Amino acid sequence: MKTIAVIEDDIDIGSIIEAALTKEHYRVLRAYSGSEALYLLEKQTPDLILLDLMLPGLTGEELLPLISGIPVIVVSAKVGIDDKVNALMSGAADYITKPFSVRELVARVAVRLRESEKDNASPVLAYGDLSLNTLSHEVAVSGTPVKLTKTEYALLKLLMQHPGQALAKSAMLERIAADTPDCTESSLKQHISNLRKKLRDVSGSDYIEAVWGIGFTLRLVDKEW
Amino acid sequence: MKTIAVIEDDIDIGSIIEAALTKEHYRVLRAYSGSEALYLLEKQTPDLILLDLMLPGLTGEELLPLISGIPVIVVSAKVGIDDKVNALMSGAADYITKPFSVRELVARVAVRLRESEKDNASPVLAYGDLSLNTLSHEVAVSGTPVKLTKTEYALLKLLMQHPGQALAKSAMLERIAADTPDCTESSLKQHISNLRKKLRDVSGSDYIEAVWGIGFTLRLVDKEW
DNA sequence: TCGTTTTTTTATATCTTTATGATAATCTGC
DNA sequence: GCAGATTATCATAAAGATATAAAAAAACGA
Repeated sequence: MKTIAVIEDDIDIGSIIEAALTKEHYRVLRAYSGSEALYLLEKQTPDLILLDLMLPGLTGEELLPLISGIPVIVVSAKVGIDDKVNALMSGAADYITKPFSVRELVARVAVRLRESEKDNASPVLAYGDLSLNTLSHEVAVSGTPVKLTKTEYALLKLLMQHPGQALAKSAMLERIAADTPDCTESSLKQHISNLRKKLRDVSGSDYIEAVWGIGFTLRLVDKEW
Repeated sequence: MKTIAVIEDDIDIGSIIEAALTKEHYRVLRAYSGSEALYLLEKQTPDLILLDLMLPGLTGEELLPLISGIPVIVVSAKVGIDDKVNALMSGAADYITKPFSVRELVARVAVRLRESEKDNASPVLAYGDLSLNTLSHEVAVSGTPVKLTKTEYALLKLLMQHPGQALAKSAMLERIAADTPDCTESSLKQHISNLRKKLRDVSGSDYIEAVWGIGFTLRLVDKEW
């Protein structure tokens, strides 16, 4: 569950935002002034900050440079292009002008949260019991290492980068072409088969599912001994 | 060319808005009451809706939650902060209070239209209990997954992209030709039949309705056990 | 070069999907 | 209601995809 700090002196607007975010199952922290925000951020580390620029005491502009490591979305009534540029230059992740639509706000919050997750991207992809380390090229199923060939590794990595997404065979061929330039659709099937077998030998479950007429997808399926 | 629905009972105000939007080369649809609006939205899918809150019959407040997938700008004489909060919370994209300047209205319309174009990148189409994920190719009826063939999937996707709109058989054939080049009008009927059966088996309702002499349309119908 | 590993090709069994024709049900205009 | 046309469903055969195994070809390291 993600925590979002709402720094806004207008109680009405702050409440709108809080209600909307709560509805989306975020945890919301409120602060009504710059100094209060500073105090809050010493105690807590939210995943994202919504910051009004016009605050009593310490203003948002002054506060913004003090925040680091947490994405900040600036919410402001100021409309000048300069304000926007300044905010983004000072490290804001995004900028929303009042009046804003709640839906838009929620959408942007979701986007920025997702982005920040990716930034922290560790070199290891995980999906279900699968883990794949892009640095060491190690693959393991619930801890047990699995030896894969280069093509198998490329395929699994591609699938794990788009979990649950249906990947067309042609698209897969293109995207592993760097590793195996002369892999055809029929040999691809063979590799998928081999990959499946290796994973199945260790885990019992089938991870790679065929999407009829399209290609393949990575999906969690109940074990079916 | 974008279509905008103006839902406003005051004929003078509605005409002013229509004139301004027409001048900007939008296509304008008018409705003068909530129920009329509902009827209109069954037949047509505008790109944006301008909604007056004080309508005879079904009020704007009641209508607003029923609209989904189309940005709504609420136009109202009400000025209380609560009205604004309620409107935005119910999914309105923006809020304009009367009296408004025509220039401002046009500007906001343009902004929200631009936004909605970007937002519409959502990978999941929804209609009633139906949901279709264009990335994973998954289709579900109120959460229950349904397995569709490639052609069935293509057809349902097409219908869901134009909900409530009558699609000619010839038009449908053209637009799924990429997937199934040699599908004829008679086999199309077969696919529709199969698709209907699969959806009916899960939900009990019939989503796809025949439009006599034309083709088919997606429509919510009461279950009829 | 030899033996091993990996990749591609070939072959085959199985399953799914699609197209089609026949039949039943439904709709429209009269 | 009736006749003609349209639409819905069923059954089935043909076409198309997939999964696996086994063999041939290519790549690689010692």
